[in-house]
Amino acid sequence: MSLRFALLALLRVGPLSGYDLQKQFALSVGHVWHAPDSQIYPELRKMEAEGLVEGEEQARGQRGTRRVYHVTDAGERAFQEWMRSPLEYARVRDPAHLRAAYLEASTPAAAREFFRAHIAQWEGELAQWEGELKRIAALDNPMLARRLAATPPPDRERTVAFKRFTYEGLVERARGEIDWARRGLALVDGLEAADGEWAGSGANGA
Amino acid sequence: MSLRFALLALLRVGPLSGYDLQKQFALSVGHVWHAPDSQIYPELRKMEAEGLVEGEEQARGQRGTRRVYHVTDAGERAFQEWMRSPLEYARVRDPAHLRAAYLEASTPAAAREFFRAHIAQWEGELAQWEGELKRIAALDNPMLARRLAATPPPDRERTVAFKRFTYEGLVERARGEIDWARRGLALVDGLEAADGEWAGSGANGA
DNA sequence: TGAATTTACCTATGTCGATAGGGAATGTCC
DNA sequence: GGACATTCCCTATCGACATAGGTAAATTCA
Repeated sequence: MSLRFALLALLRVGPLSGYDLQKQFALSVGHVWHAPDSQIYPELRKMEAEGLVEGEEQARGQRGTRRVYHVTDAGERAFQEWMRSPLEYARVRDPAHLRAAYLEASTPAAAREFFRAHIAQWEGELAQWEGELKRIAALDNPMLARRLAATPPPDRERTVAFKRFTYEGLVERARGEIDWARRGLALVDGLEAADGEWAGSGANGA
Repeated sequence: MSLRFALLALLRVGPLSGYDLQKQFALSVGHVWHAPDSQIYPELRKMEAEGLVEGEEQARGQRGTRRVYHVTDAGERAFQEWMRSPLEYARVRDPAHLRAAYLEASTPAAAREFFRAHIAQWEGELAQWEGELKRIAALDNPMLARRLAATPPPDRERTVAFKRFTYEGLVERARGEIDWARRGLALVDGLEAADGEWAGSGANGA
């Protein structure tokens, strides 16, 4: 359900072809709401059928076409209503915490590998979000620039502020996960120092 | 796919009926991997068909029955293999950050309500996980006690340590979300102080 | 003893999402 | 001009999940 609002968020700035929309999606809104193109196109068609967006065929080259979508009044109202509605929280399904809770069933080596991989995963995320923050600070992000160009000057600071705030949140999240996994590595060290290498296979321990 | 490993994690401790399993699931593993009973029962049947668990019908009262499941050797091997395999990270779909990125389209009042609701949501989670940590410290959690009873003494500290560590991670996560939302409230205050009340309806600002 | 609750388990329906493709037209480069 | 890349868009298949129920038997409680 939230995919449509993610798409509306991006389309409100101005009309875009399906392809440009999904390209820009991946580089902006897609950082907080992932969707592959195979999901975006059918969703756009659905939204069109429901009157939230309108698509117009445009010529491309001699015989090609593309479809350019814009948000309708109904679409704008739906977006505003969503912004005011209570958020729907997904139920937790956290593979890392699931595994961490049962690491006594593993070995120190496998546990360390798990934490190292977790750190690597979230260091990748951290680097990405820090890069985005730099681009925001430099106003060097094409999607944000496009958005600011379509925004009256009094609103620009606010637009930038909320975008910045969001990425700061992603940075903090990534840092939290890295810290947690580092503490996990320390825990494995401590347990191994106390007990020696353990092998957790078998339901009742080694 | 991870539901089966969550179920195996719990079942490795000892055989359980389907009903007891889903009850205990909700109070333990379900904190990191949610699944309703309507999902658990079919999954157990599937796992049985694949040889990961075995179920035995037992009499219950005069005419009733229940099915008690235990992990097979193949199931144990599958669990161990999963513990060693690279974790599969779900793609991000974060409704709160999605909305936060576009709060300039909202009003200060609605933005504050959003952050307050977010704080309330995560304060609920925080209270729950802190409660679990207290129960772990007091060894007052029936599932953990059952698990420790089935665990050789040298392994008990380790079992408790990883469980504690996992809930500490959940606590930190909750705190991070609350802090973020508090900073969001401060941001709204600051923007309102600078610009006065804004109304973000309309794609190009008020 | 009968009503209410719990134990025990299940199905149906639909949505959302993953993944592995695919085709056609246009544009770029050697 | 042909090979390759990009633009533009799409489908099929399947698994995971949400939700709204449902039935039957046993147990509990007033």
